[in-house]
Amino acid sequence: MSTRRRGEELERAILQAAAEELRESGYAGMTMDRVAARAGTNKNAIYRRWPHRAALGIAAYRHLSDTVMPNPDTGTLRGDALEMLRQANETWSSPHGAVLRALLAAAADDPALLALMRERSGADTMDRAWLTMLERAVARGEAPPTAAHPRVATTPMMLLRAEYAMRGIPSVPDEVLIEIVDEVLLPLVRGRA
Amino acid sequence: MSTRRRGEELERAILQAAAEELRESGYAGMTMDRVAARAGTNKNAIYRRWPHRAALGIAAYRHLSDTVMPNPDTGTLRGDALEMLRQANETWSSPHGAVLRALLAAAADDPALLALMRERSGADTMDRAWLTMLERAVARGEAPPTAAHPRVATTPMMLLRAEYAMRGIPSVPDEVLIEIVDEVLLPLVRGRA
DNA sequence: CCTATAGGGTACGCGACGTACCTTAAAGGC
DNA sequence: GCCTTTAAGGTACGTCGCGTACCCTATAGG
Repeated sequence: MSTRRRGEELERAILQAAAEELRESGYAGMTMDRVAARAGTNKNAIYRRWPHRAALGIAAYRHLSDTVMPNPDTGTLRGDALEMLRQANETWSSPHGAVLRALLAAAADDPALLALMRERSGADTMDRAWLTMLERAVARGEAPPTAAHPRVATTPMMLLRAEYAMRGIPSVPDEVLIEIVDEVLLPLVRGRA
Repeated sequence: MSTRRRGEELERAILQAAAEELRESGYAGMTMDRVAARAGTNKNAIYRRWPHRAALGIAAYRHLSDTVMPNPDTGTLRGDALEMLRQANETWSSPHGAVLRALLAAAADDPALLALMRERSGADTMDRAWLTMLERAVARGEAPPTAAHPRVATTPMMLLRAEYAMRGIPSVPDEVLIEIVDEVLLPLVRGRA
C-alpha cells in the first residue's frame, strides 16, 4: 500500500484539490485545511510550496480554466468587437469569473500576485487579440491606420471591467456592451483619422 | 464623572475613532476591538449600529474626506480633462486612496455596500462634473454636441481606475494620463461628430 | 544498505469577527 | 420625584482560519 506521493505528483494533487474547492466554494471558501484534507495531505506540504493562500489560489486557478481565447472574424469591426465583449462578459459572469474576481480582489495590494494574475488570466493575450482585430479593420480600410493603437485596443475591455466594479454584479446587460462599442469604440476609431 | 454618551454623540465618537484607525492603519488594520477601545466604548455599541466591519468602514470613510470636487476651467477640453485626471490620480494615490481602494475590494461582493460606496466616494458627483465639462466644450464649439454623452463622460475615469487595477499600484505616471486624454478622449470626442 | 529529504500527523498560537449576558446609567412618562 | 424602559459598559467566549512548530516515517538516490 502506502505509495506516499511526492514532488510533482503531490503538487498536482494539491492543485487539483484547490481548484475543486475554488469551483465549489469560491476563493473565500477555499481554506487551507480543506484543500489539504481533500488532497489527502496536510498543510505542511502546501506551505512548503506556496507562501500563502493567495499564491495557492492563483496557482490553482489555471487548473480551472484553460482560457480559450476567442478570435471572432465577422467581417466588421463592430461585429468583432461586440463578439469579443460578449464572450468576455459570459466568462466573467460564470462561476469562473466569480473566482477570478475574488482572486483579483485578494491580490489587489500585492503587485507580485497581480503580475501572476495577469499571466494566468490571459489578459495580455486578450489585449493582443484586440490589437490584431483592429489591424484587420485597418487592412480592410474600415479604420484609419492610427486606430491600431494599444490604448485603443485595451479600452473596451477596461470599460467592461470598470462596469463590473461599479455594479456589484457579474453580468453586464447587452445594451451596455453595445453602448461601449457604438458610443465609444467606433467613434474613437473614427476620430483618430 | 460618568456622563455616559448616548445616541448621536456616541455614534459620532465611534465614527471618529474608526476614521482615525482607517487613516493610521488602513482598512485592514481597522479592527473592531481597536475602534471600540479608541472610542472609549465597546463592540456592543458598534454592532448595534452597523452589522459588520465593512459597513462601519464605509460609514467612517466619509469622516476622512469631504471629497472636494475639482472643477477646473482651463479654457480647453484637453486642459480641463488632464487637470481632472491629475487631481483624481493624486487623490487615489494618497493614503486616502489606499483606504478607499481597500474598502472597494472589501465591498466587491456585496451590491448594497457597493452602492453605499458610490454615494460616499462621490463617484456620481464626479461623473456629473465630467459631463458639465464636456458641455462647456460643446458650448465653446470645441466639441460636437453629441460629445456630451454619459458614456463619454465616464470613460476617462474608468480607464484610470482600470489602470490602477492593472498595475498593483496607486500612482499612475503622468504619461498615462496624457495618453488617456490624447489617444482616447480627444479622438473620441472628435469622432462623434 | 543508509542517510538526507520530504511527506504525514497533529497540535497550537494568534488575531479578529461576531455574540451572549449581565450590570449600570440615563431618559421620559406618570 | 419615582420607576420602567432603553441603551451603554464590561467582559468573556465561541469560532474560524491562517500560519508555524515538532516529531515521526517513508522513500529516493548515492
